[in-house]
Amino acid sequence: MTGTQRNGGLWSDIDAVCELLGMPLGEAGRYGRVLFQHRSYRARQRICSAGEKFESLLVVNAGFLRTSQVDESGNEQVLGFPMRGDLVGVEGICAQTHHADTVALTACDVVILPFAQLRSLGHECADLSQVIYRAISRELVHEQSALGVIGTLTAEARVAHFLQELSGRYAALGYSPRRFMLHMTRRDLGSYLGVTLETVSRALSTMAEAGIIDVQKRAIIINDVAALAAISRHANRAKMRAN
Amino acid sequence: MTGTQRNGGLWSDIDAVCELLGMPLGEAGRYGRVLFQHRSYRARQRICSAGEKFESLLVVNAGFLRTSQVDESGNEQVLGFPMRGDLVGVEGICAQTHHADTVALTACDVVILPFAQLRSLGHECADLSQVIYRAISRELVHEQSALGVIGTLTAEARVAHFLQELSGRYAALGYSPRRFMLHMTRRDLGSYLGVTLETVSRALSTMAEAGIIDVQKRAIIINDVAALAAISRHANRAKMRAN
DNA sequence: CGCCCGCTTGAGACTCCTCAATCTTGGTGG
DNA sequence: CCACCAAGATTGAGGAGTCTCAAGCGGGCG
Repeated sequence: MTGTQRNGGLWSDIDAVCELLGMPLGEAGRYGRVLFQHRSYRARQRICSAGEKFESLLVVNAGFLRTSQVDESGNEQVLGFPMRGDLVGVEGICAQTHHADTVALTACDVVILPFAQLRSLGHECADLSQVIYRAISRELVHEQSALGVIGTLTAEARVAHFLQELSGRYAALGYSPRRFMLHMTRRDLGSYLGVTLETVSRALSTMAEAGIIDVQKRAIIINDVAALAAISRHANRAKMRAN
Repeated sequence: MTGTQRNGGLWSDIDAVCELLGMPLGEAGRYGRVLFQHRSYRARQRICSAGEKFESLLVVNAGFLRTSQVDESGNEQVLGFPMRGDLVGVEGICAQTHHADTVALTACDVVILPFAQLRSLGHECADLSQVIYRAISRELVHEQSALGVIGTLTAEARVAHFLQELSGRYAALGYSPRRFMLHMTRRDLGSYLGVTLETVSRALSTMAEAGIIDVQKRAIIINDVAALAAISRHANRAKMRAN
């Protein structure tokens, strides 16, 4: 667990935060005196709402979150499921106002990075500002990947792709890539993937029927990685461009 | 047209670039000595390819572009249609490698911002670094909006929404929001919206039939803004969350 | 203990995709 | 100069995939 005890709560220095982001600074200790406070949330607790003034970025230290936005006609779109190492709140920088809702799916612990403070630190350390830019860019890349999934794949392929990606994220954190939990409802997953909750349920059932995965509520076991990968490539529309 | 003649090509100072991004610095002239080179492209020319080393961000000064990515199984997904004032290439910061292809849909002119240079300028000027962060964040917000469109709306609503947004972008640049050109093919638009080119064509025909718009190839005239807005709200799935 | 919420499964309907034909337009070469 | 061809766009018919509506089942929380 990242962070050190102080004043009855967890705090992390900038080196620990970069480490958490997967982008270690290398010059450890140089900025060790600046500490960032952690904050903990219980499951189902709201962390941030659209319309609030933007002040801080968050880095997830532990637990699982869900970010979503609601458009002008009331349709909800789930944007992502941040977990340990993910940066949250970048959408707020643009207009100094949050555009998305963030809630805790499980008990979780996040590091609060007041953005003004982060920027001033970045002015002093080129490596740090590089880490910030890269972390923000990574969020954009992830969104673009999600666009590709939702825009080109069949419903079952979207679900398979999601399982693959989640498996990889767990593996990167040192957990089993074969046995893991979905911490979101079928409805949330459906919203994220652009399908209905029934379609998600059916896709999982179909793959379980074929023996590719085991599904016990939100517990997933992947039996056949290759078959899952094959399904996740099933394109719907959007053939290749002719060059 | 932004930029000043020098050495036979256009160059812009940092103030002009921020102005172009719609985020004026205010302290004009302070960094006027640093100039950024423009580059021009002809229609259908490739500006940047996935896999290339990332070195510079681009800001579009004139013309129309298309960015897209190709996933591991060869499916193409159009990510956006940058035009004047838009920032291009942010996805490259993350891994120092471009993830997307960028091509010119029309003749165009872009400002080249070598990212290392931009960062070092940002270290000297807090306002400038803020502009960079905001511009990058704005790209993320735009991607998220696209996710919402593709994830929740019917095919016709997606097309209507696209026309609305394009209309707004033209208006912001001082052009007519009622009469404008689509510079992309139906196939490109379909890929961007997650539908087939035939569906795009049918959606345009249906709205033209209803008198809401006029369509002459890629020339669009919007007759009934309110009706267009009404159609763009037609949700497919994804009802409101119960709180 | 009971109730609500989440999940599964089924049947029917509808949107959108697929395949195909036609038309226009712009570019190329005889 | 015109025939020819390729690429983009439109339109139609049919079918596949996914949504909608509905019922039933379990489990966690009050």
